[in-house]
Amino acid sequence: MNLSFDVDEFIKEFENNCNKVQKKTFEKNQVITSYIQKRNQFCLLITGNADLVRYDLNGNRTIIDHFTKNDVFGEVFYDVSTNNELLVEAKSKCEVLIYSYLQIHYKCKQNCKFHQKLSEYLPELILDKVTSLNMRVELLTKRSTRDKLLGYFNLLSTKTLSKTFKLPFSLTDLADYLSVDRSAMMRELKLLKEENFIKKNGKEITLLYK
Amino acid sequence: MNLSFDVDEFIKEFENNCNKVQKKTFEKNQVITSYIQKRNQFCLLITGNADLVRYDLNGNRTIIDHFTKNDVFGEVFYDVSTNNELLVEAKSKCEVLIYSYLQIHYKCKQNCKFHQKLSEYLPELILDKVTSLNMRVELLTKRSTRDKLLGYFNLLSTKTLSKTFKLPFSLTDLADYLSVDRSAMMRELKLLKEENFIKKNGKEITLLYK
DNA sequence: GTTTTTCTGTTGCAAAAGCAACAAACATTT
DNA sequence: AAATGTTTGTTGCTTTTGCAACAGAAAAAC
Repeated sequence: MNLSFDVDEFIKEFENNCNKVQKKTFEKNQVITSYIQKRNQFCLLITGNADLVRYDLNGNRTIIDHFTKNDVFGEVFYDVSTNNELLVEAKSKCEVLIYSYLQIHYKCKQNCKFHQKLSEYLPELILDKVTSLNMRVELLTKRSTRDKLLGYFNLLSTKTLSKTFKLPFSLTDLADYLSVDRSAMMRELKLLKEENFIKKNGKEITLLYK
Repeated sequence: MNLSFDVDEFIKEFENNCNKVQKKTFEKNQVITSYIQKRNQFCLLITGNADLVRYDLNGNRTIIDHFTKNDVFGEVFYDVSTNNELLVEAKSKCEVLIYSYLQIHYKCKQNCKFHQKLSEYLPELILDKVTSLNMRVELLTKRSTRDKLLGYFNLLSTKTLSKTFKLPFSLTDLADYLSVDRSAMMRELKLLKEENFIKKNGKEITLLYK
């Protein structure tokens, strides 16, 4: 996340009460929204973190996306014509702004500042999403569990500018995120430790190479 | 691709010669661009089709993305801090508009219509990209080669509103796109045929289920 | 229209990943 | 502080995937 504007300032504008936008609060494990065709909902996560998950027919859960502060989500970003149900689940207490994408460029009666800024910042917010999705594809196209893990670790290391960092996921969730079997991933983590590629202490990882 | 505006009309405006934009032509197999950090190039494919590919250290090629008419690409969409080289390769003769994303909102001296429209249509073009990327993630997170194939076929079937459709890729490229081994994919295709899930005639596939 | 290159289809074998199951460590709830 | 639920770590076994290699078909280049 490297936005050019101050999102907190931006959110504050909302206090002027734009009538096209709803602000809602969700508790951990609550479903924030499920994707429904043609509704064109558009959401901005203000605080907390949440996952976009899919449960397929075999009961496999996949974390399609992981959202944190300032992330945008909603069915505008998705072609919901696929079979499987998509849910956004709160992983902690979350505050969310919700509005309809179709209305985004209509000015509200009050011609409120918030709404104005929203239009202005929108491209940047969406571009940011594209970047993170591309990153995700980059990871998912790696051929082996090992490469996925190392790719993900590199990413976190680059992000934090440090060889030591904390996983933002539980290991169970990380497996779902990388779309690999958890036990296979644990096995690989063990090998990476044994071969001195990484050091691991709970969720703290240290890269030992390069 | 379900854009609300007529892209061809839009491109025609370019004839007025916006001085911030370059139009270039590439022959099949030429490299259209390689992603370079901080350049913020932004491209629009007018005709032809091209792939965004990554070659990793083991020589594996992955098709990260596949572009056709009206698709946008370039390093604006990518955090180019990863190790591997990213190239956009023309798969057929291609016409491409190239400009810098940083300049996109600056009006050119002539205040040209093209540039104006570009700003206007940009969010939609990018949103379209998000949708297709999400689709890609959806496919890549499928657990098995079989599920990836069926997922992709479903997609094409939905797109064409028909149970019979033609693959837009060679099978070799399809394997790279789904990020699986080609021979393993061929094996799976054979099984799908034998188990009467699909009929296959060259690149023409017919779904036999549902 | 012949040559060269790329693509398709196949296979045996090796390696990797998935599945199932369980115990121990941690968290959360009551 | 007990009880319940969740996450971590591990392993044996099975299935799937990847690798390497090759021949024939198709497409592209000359």
